[in-house]
Amino acid sequence: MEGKRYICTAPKEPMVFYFGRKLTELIPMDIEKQLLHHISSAFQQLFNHEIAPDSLALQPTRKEFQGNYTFVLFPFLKVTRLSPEESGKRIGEYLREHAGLVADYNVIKGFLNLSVDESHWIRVFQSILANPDFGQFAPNGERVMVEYSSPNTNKPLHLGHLRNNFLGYAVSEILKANGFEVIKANLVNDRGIHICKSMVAYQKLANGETPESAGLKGDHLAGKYYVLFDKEYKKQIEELIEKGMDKEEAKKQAPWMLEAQQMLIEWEKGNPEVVDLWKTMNGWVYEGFAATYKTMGVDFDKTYYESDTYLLGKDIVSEGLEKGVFFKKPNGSVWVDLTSEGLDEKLVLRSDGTSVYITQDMGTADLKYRDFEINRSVYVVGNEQDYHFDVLFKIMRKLGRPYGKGLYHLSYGMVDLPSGKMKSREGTVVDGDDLMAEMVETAREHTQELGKIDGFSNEEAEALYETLGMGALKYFLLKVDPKKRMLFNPAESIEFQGNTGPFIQYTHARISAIRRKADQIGLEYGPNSLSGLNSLVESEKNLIILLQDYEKKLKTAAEEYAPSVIAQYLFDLAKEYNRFYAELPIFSETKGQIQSFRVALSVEVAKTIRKGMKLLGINVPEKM
RNA sequence: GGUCCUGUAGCUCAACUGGAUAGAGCAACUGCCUUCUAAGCAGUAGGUUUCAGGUUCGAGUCCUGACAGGAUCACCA
Repeated sequence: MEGKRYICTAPKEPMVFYFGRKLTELIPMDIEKQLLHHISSAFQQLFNHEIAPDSLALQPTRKEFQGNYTFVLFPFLKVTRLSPEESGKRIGEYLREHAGLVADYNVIKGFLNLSVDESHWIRVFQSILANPDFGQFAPNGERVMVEYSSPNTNKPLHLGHLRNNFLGYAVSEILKANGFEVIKANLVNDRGIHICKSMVAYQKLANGETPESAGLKGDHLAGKYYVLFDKEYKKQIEELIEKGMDKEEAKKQAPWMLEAQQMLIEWEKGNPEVVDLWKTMNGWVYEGFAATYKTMGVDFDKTYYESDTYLLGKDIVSEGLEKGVFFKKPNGSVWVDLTSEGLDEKLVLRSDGTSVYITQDMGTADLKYRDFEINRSVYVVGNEQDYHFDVLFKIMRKLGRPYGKGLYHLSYGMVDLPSGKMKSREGTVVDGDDLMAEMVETAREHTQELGKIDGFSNEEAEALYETLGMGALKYFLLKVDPKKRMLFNPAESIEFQGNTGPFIQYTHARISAIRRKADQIGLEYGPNSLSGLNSLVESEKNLIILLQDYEKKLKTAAEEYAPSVIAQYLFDLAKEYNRFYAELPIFSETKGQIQSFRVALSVEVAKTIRKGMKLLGINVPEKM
């Protein structure tokens, strides 16, 4: 079933689905679709011109003009053969007469502005209230794997990883809300030369140090030795250069590098001593990661380890050779030629028959499909690997994989510091654990300064600091379009005011206070308490329109794999709500019906904020 | 050097996929707490959308070419 199907000529047919929902249920909901349907009819009736509602579009009317939706006339003047003004008048008049929901219109230059009757907005709101599934699409039968995080076990997670993890988690949740079945996967890079580097340095320098004895989390302990390796390695290179060795040669001949390489060979052979050390150190690292993931609030349904998967893919190389997708060079190495697709020739197997990075990624792609029969596979990986995934996906498609079309690289930009790129080896990184702890600490100071924790127990207060600090951090990283690189200045702390997580959380807490009061005085605010309501003020109407937009934004966020769409939307919603809050009274309002409506509207805004923030992995407090 | 990405207010980001006078937040300035939480609201100021051409009724958005920043182009991962 195609997602965009909309049959305007037969709204009686009950079995037509739209976003997995019966069309008939939509009638009060999707005003935009209804308007387009009527505009299509207008073209038919007035100008004898067939045009499908699908090929028409409305846009929100700009604030400075009267109206809710605007229809741009310029593209249709050839059809109407009238001036823009006259065309707009004819269509507007037709709509006012035939489409019950159009209360008024005006034409300015080539723009037809339509005002929707207030009673329709009230009905839209009622249908949102009455719909328990609002913001959750029905299952669409598609299964998607989102791979994210994918850490190396030789160092702790840094700020760049935080962006990766928050993005991967949020995209997964957004896809779920869109009706996908989602499998969150983590591919842990637990083997290879860089892991051996930490191990060599540990063997040489640690004297049996453990996380307990060092008072360090396991991942930080491994990271410490990774940095120590690099220090010693650089020293050794310099010594060799002083003795007259060429720089490139020195890099290869430095004693510790030779040891690391030897250790990798021993590891692959299964040397018990090496494997023991590897298991011990990785075990420490996993304990550290588990703690970090817990603080981050992310989780996984499936964890793959490269130590299990690194040999995969060689059979695909033979398959590719048979199919003529790959070719062999005289030295025995195997290549793929992608020059016809604008890329280069790319190695897929070394001349000694060992795998390269892309070999195992081919194997893992198949493995994921065998394990879960996924329709789509999303890789949340930084944009430095754009080329790699371009090649990988082209190869899998050439090989005719059924999931080939569903492969997607969610490529996100680096997080830069004012000093430039972060480098683990040189210690110029913003550590993830440190940053999260600092955020919570800042939230504590800020909250105490504002004196906002009267009546909180110790535990409640601590939970609030965590909610706010993590909310500020996650929102900061998620509000930006994923593909853009972003700057983080450690000297300026992340804000708690304006377009921030805490601003949205605050809006939720404010509404919670209203709901508590309404419950306390026994005010009804369910769908049935709204009958007889017949007029709205501007901020009320704006809020209803925004609430209605939620599902549209949800869909866009999934199509673009962009949590920023949700973040931006939630800010707009919170902003509009705060305007409403400042302008309009609730409990001092004399008409009980208006009281009920305003509470109901507030509560629905809070619910939407909660839902949306949850997609971003952000909690919202009842009080702050 | 080839390829790809990015360039919007002093700073951080939007702009519904080609539509009206390019919008928010931060920072600056001015108001608003005796009424539901001021982590808020209202207002002032801030722009040749890097530059130059082109496409058309109409361009921040599309095409070409500069300029600037970044990534990548390993028998590394």
